[in-house]
Amino acid sequence: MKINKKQACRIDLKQRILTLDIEPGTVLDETLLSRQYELSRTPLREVFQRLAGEGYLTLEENRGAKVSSMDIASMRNFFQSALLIYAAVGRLAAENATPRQIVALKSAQRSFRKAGENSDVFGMAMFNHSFHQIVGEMAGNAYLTPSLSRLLIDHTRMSQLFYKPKNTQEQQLIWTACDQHDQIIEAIEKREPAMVVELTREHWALSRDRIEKYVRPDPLPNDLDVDTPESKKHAI
Amino acid sequence: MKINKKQACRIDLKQRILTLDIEPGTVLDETLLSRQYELSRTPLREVFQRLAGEGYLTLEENRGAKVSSMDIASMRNFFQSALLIYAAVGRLAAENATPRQIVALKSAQRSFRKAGENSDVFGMAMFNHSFHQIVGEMAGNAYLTPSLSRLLIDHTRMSQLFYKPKNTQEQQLIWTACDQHDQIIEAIEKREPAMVVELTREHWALSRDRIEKYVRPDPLPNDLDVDTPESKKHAI
DNA sequence: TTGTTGATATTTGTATACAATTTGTATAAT
DNA sequence: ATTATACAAATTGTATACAAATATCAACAA
Repeated sequence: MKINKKQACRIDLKQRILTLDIEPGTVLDETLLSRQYELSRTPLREVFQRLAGEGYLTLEENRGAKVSSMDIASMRNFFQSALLIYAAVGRLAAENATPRQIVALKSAQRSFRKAGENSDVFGMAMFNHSFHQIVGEMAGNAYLTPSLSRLLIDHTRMSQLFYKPKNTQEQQLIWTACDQHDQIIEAIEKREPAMVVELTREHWALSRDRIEKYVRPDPLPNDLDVDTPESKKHAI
Repeated sequence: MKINKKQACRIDLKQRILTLDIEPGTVLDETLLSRQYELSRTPLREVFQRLAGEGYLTLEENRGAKVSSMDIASMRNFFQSALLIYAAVGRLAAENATPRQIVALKSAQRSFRKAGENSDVFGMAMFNHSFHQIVGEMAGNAYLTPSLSRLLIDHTRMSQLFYKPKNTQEQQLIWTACDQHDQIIEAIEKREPAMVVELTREHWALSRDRIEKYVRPDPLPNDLDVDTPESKKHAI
């Protein structure tokens, strides 16, 4: 029962970053964390290096580890490249998935749906992450997974924001996403790469629209014409 | 002039891996290397973790660091995904390259051509690596560069094998590759993404053909019909 | 020969002390 | 009041000693 503290630390830090428990841009305190995880600084720093390699952190000489930030530039890059990678990975997953992996994918999907039913935002984000990570494993292409992993880190962090259903319409979109997962599983099982690509495209479009909707919501009612005095209308 | 030993170690190890000075699959000896680089094991291990994150090494619990291997499976994956990434990165490079980066790219290309003129195989491989790495920086997309980097690691290692020109025809192909670099630079400078994609496609085709030619060379002359005695012909 | 066991050597992992660097703060000079 | 400078505190980086795990190999049994 002596489970590796270092590995536990790595997994927990990942989760805390993905769930925004540790926010983007946060500088990590070696001393504090080494006490929290009951590790000395040496192995903790090795964990940092590794997480940096996976894109969770960025390291700067003599300046500690920082959780990778999510600024405008990275959002732009994210939208620019996500579909390319997701589609390619989806295609390969359909070609190469093993029965064992399909079992794992179904399991993740069951957990995802259950989290959706319980309006468990964290659970949804994390199991959605697992789902797409498993699809990545199915593709089994070591040249594509690094990009996929980085996309998923930020995709999952964004999910934290927009998986909170604000109304029944948004709840409906979550069910749609969930159904798309089921369809993707089915297409992978049937070994239909083209179908998986098409479903992945749709799945991405839905996710993308949700994020855009969050970033640029419906404007508040514009009653300027009523409230603004004439003087202001002609000002400047 | 007190240049960081750790950083020097990281750069040198990368180079030794890329030039096949340390062969794929080699297990690295912490004690030996820490003496060679005049570092204690602690920072050396951090270098390992980082290089593992970048795809140069793979780490196994309680079993040291191994240089990433190049087996049949990875070759297949390489050919499957290289063009996708190279083309996407090329397109973005044309859109986003800064003047400073173009200067750096031209410098790498000059060094590459010079190495070619001197039949300097290492130089060619390394400056070709630099060239494409700079194109990656031009793209400036943190979600694509991880995959590009991994592709370049193995592409460069393969180059070590096939950049040795065996005859004038093969030498000619090197000049073609060199000219393609020039054309790519020109297209990037002119901000013509579609042109860069097309040139990248041609550049990749050339490289791919060279590798295939190396893996599956022209068969030796088949003179079995002449040499084989009648007895053997009818054996079994 | 093949395989198992256990002692020993080697290698890998961790804690801690210390060195180097950066950050913060108080005081002096302009 | 603002900038410089010097010193103190905190943080990051490295070396080393020790602990844990794994590999090696000889002795012995099947």
